[in-house]
Amino acid sequence: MPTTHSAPEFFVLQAEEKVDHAPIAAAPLRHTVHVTVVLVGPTAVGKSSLAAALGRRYAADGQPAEIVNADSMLVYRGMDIGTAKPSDVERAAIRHHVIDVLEVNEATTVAEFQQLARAAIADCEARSVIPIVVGGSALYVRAIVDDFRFPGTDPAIRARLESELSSEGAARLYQRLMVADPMAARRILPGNTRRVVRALEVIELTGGPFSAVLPARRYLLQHVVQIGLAIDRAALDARIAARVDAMWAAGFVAEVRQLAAAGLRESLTASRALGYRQVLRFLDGEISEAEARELTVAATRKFARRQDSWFRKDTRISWLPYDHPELVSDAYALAGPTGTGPMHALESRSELED
RNA sequence: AGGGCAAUAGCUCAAUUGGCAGAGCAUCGGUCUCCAAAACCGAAGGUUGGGGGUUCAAGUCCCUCUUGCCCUG
Repeated sequence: MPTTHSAPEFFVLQAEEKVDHAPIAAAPLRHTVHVTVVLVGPTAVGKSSLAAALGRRYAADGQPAEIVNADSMLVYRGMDIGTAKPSDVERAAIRHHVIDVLEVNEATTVAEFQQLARAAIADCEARSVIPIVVGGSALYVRAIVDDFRFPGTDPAIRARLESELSSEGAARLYQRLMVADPMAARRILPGNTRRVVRALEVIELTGGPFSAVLPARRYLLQHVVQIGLAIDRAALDARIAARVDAMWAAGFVAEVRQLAAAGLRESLTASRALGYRQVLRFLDGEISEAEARELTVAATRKFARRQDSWFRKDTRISWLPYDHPELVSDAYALAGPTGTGPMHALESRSELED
């Protein structure tokens, strides 16, 4: 009986593009250079607990470290259970930045987030504290460490484009983009109205073309060390299922009900968070609670796959097996002041397929 | 035991009077410069429960077997 996910190529690196890998300083880092440690990987792989352990390890060496959240949903106050937000105890042990900064009825953007995170990193550096950036969204992480410049936004223009989208239809809007910026139009699919609207907004706002291409994978910040937690799919799927079970057991539905009363539905971003969106549908009588739960698991799995398609392409990331007994030491070896390098880093992610 | 209904992709179901077996979800892959836990695109997947028959042609009609559900005893 063939298993559904043997996926042998899944973890194979596609290492074609040139990347610029900041060398790790051989001398002790403290008081010499500013290192930014970045922990990435799919949801539920254990990034937060590694971050906490790494923080303790630094502290044991007399080097203070703090955590900078790079997760889009941890910024919301009250969204705790469904986001697996670090607990009060964990947050008392090590300072967390860019967490609990918004109400659930507010919306965020990558650009705002970028500013908050970079400010937090600068603040850490000013105090000789090592920032440990923890995030599952590659766009958010890249917006922090790479040279991303967002061309701004204008609510009025955006609102008008949105209404034109509904009145004129997606095809008309896309035709306008083809005329205004053929290059961008070629890189954006007509059905993706979100990107079409944004492109038209930027063109109108700046008078220039819309760059529909991601910038190069080149660090803007100095001395970035990116560590990825590698996991095979079967194990990840099991962890996701277990996490959703734990969420429900911890009173997730009650949390969403409470947040719904506080205006969760009003936030374009928060209302679409994994799990929250599905439970809102349940509360609206659209689906059963059991369905909401199943859909949450499915959506989370899908999300993890999308996360992976970003990270697997970034050859600057050093991958460590998520369940290795020496994980913390290995991460510390990669990121810590000794600069000795990892003991058990994977040569490539295909090693997971033993 | 007799009668009725059903069986189609991993799952839930479509398929005019017999005329090239489809969809949603799941799976796999891809895109991504201010909603990104978002939005979008593509691919693979079937001996239509088994066997026989009628027909130029059967998921569809006939016979039979298997399995499941319902009704009657």
